[in-house]
Amino acid sequence: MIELPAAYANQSDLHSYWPSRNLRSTGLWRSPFLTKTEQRALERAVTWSKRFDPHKDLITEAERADNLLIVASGWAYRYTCAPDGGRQLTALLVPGDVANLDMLLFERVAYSVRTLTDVTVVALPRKQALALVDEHPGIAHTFTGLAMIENAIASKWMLSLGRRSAHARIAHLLCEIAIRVGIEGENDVIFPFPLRQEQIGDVLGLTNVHVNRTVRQLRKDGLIQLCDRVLTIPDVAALRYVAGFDPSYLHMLRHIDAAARPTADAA
Amino acid sequence: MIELPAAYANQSDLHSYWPSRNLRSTGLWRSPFLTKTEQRALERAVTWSKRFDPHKDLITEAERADNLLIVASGWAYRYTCAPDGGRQLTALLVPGDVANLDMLLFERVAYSVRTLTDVTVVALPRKQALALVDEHPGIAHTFTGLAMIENAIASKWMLSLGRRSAHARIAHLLCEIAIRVGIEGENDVIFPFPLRQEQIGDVLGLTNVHVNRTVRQLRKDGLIQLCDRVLTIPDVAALRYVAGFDPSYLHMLRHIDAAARPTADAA
DNA sequence: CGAATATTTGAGGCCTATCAAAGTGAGTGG
DNA sequence: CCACTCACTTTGATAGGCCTCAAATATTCG
Repeated sequence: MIELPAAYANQSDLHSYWPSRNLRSTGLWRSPFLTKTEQRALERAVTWSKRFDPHKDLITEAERADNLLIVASGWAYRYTCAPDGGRQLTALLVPGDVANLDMLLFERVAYSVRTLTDVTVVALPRKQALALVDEHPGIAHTFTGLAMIENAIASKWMLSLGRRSAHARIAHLLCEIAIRVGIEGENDVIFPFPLRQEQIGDVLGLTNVHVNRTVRQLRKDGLIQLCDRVLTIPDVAALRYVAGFDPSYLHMLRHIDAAARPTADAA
Repeated sequence: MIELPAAYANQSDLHSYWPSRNLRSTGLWRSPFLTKTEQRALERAVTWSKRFDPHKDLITEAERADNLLIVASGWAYRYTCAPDGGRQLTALLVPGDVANLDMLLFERVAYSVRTLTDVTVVALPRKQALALVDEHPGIAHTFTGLAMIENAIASKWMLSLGRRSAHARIAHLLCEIAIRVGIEGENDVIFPFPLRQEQIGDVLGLTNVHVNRTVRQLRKDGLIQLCDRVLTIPDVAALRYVAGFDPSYLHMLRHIDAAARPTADAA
């Protein structure tokens, strides 16, 4: 068993927690649009929260969706299946991500959402979420911004799926996750990584067998270590190089125009 | 040269027009959220419109983006490139689509946008677009809805890229486009299709050579005809079958909850 | 500790890429 | 009206990356 850094030391479940919300670069908690008032309004609108076991569906395709679900802790993923049985993950959800943003406007969603680890979910009924959006511009901007970040991530996934080798796909995914999960630093970066090889394959359009061979190769090349659901990146720059990874697309919310930021704390 | 139906008869440029805006299932013109007042407000906010030649960049990556660009006529696409030169289209833009929605919140975009045909673009400065969003809930919902439809389409593309055969990928793309472009009917559907085989490959993660072989096979099987930039689908159901295509994801805006629709026409 | 679930390894084959070149069509200029 | 060019499509030959099937090993969990 690999030794985790001190930040994780006092946490009972390796896969459900992250060192600090403040480090995360994406997700609800990092929204630059929210005033304090709006944050409180969001928190007050939560009607329930619930804990789910790993590998349970939070949402299943074509089901009615009446609650906005926010992942408060743990990991989950969205996925869709082809008629022939092939499965494709379309998004990875880490704490602060919204599982079904489009339920704000659509009554049914075209995907399923499944937990990867123990997950705590927080729920807002559609009606209240829409009321918040109409009343608080910062909340509206936040949700819109989340949708756009999701789009930016999806674009990168498409580039991986369409034009990158298996090596580069895996490397790129790991680089993305490291940032989304709030990791900083350049050397011997280490963090919990609950995705199984088969699930990595379902993100990247590869078979589990081929993921295994490729991960193994990356490991042999000293680019990563991945065992016991813990990932180590000895040299972030080297991994980014083989991935062709440029992190700027994950930091766009930090570069918004001043015009879009909240200026005053409206009552 | 294939004979086009009467709807196209009086149109000088085959590739720049579509039979009727009203038939389109996605895009700005079909938003169920806009009141008449809001439509007019949108139109008034347009500061300029411009015509572009085919194969010109509207937007180039990492460039500052200060105007929201709406495709009023013609086709365009978003794309990104991998460091090794591989190119991936990440969205297809048909009339009514917004080229750079995320410019509302991000100063720079992580993609380029290029025209496919002659394109007329209509522009709204960010500041005014944001003002409209804050003032008119219907406009805010419209933009958010567009982002979500884009997400739904991207999810399907990911499924194609990751898990479908070349045949199914091409078939699925054609089925999607037929709907987005407002085509209805089940037999001998025919419409202009400006994508070149190399561009089809760049959508679907295939080489132009392989696209050619596969298109040719689909043609031999009687599933499509594609020549002179005109696509004919003799039997929509048959093509959908090989594609594993379910159109519901493109119609979600039609099924929104009543709560999200505009109820009154605010001054 | 046994059953179920993941990872690892091997052999063989197909799908798609790569490289190369010929064919086709539209547009240009003489 | 015909060379000529440029861009796209088509065709062929070859190769490689990834898949499939299958089984052994390792790990997790009750």
